[in-house]
Amino acid sequence: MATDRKELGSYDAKAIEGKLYDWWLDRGFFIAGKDHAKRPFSIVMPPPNVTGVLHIGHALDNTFQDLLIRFKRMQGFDALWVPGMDHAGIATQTRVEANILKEEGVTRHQLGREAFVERIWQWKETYANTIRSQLKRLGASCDFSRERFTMDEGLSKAVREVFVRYYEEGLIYRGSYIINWCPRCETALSDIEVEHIDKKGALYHIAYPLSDGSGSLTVATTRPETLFGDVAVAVHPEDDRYQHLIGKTVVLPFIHREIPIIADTYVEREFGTGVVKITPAHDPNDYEVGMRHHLPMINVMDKEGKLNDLAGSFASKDRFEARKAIEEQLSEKGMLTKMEHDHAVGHCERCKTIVEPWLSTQWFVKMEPLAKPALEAVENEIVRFVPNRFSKIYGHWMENIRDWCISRQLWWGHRIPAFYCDDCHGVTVAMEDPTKCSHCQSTHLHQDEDVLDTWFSSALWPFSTMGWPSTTSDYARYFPTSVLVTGFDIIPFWVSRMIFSSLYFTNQRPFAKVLIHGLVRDDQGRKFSKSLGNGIDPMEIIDSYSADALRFMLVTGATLGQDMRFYLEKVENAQSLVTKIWNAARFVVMNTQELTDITLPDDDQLDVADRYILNKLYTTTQALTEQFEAYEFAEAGKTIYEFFWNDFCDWYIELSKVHLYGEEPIKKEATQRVLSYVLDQALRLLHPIMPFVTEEIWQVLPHEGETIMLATWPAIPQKYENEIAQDEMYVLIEIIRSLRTLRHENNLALSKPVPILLKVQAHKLSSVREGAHYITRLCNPSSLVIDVDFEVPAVRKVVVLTDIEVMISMEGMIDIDAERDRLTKEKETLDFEVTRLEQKLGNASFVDRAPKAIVDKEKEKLDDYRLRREKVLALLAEL
RNA sequence: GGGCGAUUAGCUCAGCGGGAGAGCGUCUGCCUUACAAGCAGAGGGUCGGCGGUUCGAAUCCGUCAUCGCCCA
Repeated sequence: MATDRKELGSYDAKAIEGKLYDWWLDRGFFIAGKDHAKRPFSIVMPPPNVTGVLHIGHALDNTFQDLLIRFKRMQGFDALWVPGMDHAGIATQTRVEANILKEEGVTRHQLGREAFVERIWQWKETYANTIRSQLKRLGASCDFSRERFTMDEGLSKAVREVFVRYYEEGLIYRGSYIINWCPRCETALSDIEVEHIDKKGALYHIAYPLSDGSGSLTVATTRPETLFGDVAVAVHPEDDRYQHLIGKTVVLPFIHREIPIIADTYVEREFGTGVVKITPAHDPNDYEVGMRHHLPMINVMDKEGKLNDLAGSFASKDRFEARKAIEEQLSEKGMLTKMEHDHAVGHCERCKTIVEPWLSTQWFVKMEPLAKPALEAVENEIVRFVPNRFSKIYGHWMENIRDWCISRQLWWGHRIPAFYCDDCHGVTVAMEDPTKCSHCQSTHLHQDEDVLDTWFSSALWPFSTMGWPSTTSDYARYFPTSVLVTGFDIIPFWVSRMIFSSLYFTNQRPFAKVLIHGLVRDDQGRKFSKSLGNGIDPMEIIDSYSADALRFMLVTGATLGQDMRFYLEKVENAQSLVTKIWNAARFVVMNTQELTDITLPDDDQLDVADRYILNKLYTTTQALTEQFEAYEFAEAGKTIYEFFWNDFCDWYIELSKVHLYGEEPIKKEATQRVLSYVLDQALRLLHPIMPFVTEEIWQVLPHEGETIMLATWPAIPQKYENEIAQDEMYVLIEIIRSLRTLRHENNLALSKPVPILLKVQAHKLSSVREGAHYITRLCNPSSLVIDVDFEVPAVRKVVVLTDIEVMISMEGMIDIDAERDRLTKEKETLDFEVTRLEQKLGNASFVDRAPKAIVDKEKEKLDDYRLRREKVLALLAEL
């Protein structure tokens, strides 16, 4: 994108960002693997759901990844960032189902499985395009030539391989167990897809008559509608109130089934009446009790959550209607009392319907053998979480893990590769669709109707995207991946499953590091949600400001792992930085027209300001590189912000004008070279965060190579590290600031020349004199005296610095009272500091036990404050 | 009930053993030839409370309080 343009107009982010991105894409800069001499660095993008569009959380996640990828690419790595999307089983099916019902008035059942799935593929194409274009708007430098979808042929093959191998090795089984059922989605869910929400509910006390007619036993339950499935009532074995009843039977209301009274330590004596009903088919805890006591399991609901024929007159009533009806009828008979009771109720994570614990036949992955190595991998730091505290969350989850229910009663997803024999009822699981039963050779087979949990395929993402189970060159080169970036909310769903899947199938970790970031919240700290309508479209932010500004805001918004609040003013602030950089670049470009290359002048041509800014560039590069390596992105953003705004713009550019507008051509050229060099290097430092504005400017500067994207990461020669120059410059800066303060306090506008006098101790004299031209440039003196001693004007304003008194002569215009007030205040500050340090240094244990360097520093400070106080006292005495 | 996080300037957040920081907001001056989306200057905090460790604590430990998240 060579451009002859030698001046920069106003910055039109919208036009420039689009143009640059298209050019990058066109030139294939994002495509990895062009130079195998380079070391690989790889990231797989957490695949967004193809259900919808990217939200601000995706923008955050992808900004971090792009930052890392661009940083590593500039550092000379062969950086691969694999993009892709997830088919998101339930979510997508639900949305498309709702959509066709709304648009065409047909249900999926009316349409039929094949046609319905075809519709979802169309939907997927539409949204995949949207997501792709959104990633581009964001500036994501991912390798689209390697884009993957969880239902691609290759990834489906990986899924099948995994299913078959787990099955053959006894880690996948099918059976009838209690699972979480969503009656609206009509599918099983895994434990973690259930969201527990505290609800105001009721505790019902129901009297169950004893079979022998000797009275009744009152059970406490939150779910009276399941009583038709009761197979026992339980009490605590040591509960004196009920011990005599153990072994007797009670009669269920309405259906008059006789059930035993059993003893189990699971019962909490203090809860309710201390008697609970046992409904193994509709409560996970009761299921455990049922197993322990070999009780029957009676399922009293259908897949829609309606009571079935076993519920007598309540059959075909919805579970909540049934509850109400039961409550009414039992109350009338005096068999029920109701009291308020808060409890956690499981909801479908997707549709928020209350889930039904339900007995059904499903497929499961046996977790224990898989969890153990996955736990050890993190304990032994084979996989490291950043921040580290998330390893605990992971560990806690892994230790308490239960078998993973992987079958879903959906149409959209990977169909379970299990085939049932109509003759011998055996199951055949194979890589290729079987033509005959592996048990009896019958050809009457039918495939399982269900599909696999979406996360079953996502769990393979880091290696399935690389071509596994084939041993492709990408797999060999880029797997295991370097870093995974994701939010803490999907550690159980995804991160942990990738870890155990990868360890089991590849014998390698899926990634070395897991960077965990927080959530983006609204300005009141609330989560974004559709129901609140507080969502923020990142594309609108990019339209109104720029992708650079959004990215900078997201990067600096919070420390890693911490939630952040979204404030427009933060984006505005970031946009100011974009504008600031643009304007600084305009200045540099405008004033360095003659340069055809960027090289630094010889050392002896460097003025103190040049040495100072080069030192700052050196230290900033060191700090920023370390911060990027340590994933301290927010700090890194601040580092580069301060360098650009404070050091480069506020000081160096202003100081550079001395020589740019001066009469010495050699000095002028030296300054031009430093300006260009520093800008060039600083743009590179900022590029991973703000790719667009940095590229646009870089193209206008003299440069080698096509793009800043592939420019080498700054490594400033160590000879430019120069603390002396920095200290000298700080002295000059202090002098200039003092003069500004004096002017401001005394209402002396900068446009009005004033006599300036600097009384400087001998050891600082030459360096202050060397900086005289800067003081002249920035402080508008009518005369400037710099010396160790001289006759001071009778009327003057003074600021006392270390070894320096900064004065403005005020002959004939001073306000004595105001000056006395100011100096008195100054004296009080110095008194306070002197006393504080005297006490500190008078403390023997401090002097003895603190490091010598610290003690010496404190002594120096004390001497300095004492000297300055003397000066101030002398000035006060003069008034 | 268990675990984790937060509590620092009016607001949003850094800092996490050696003199309290940034951005925004506030106040006061400036249209100074890169930038008024800017420049210069100023004010503003017993770092949630209480104990402890240390020569020294916003920073480490304990405890309490408030808010939030996760798990049961």
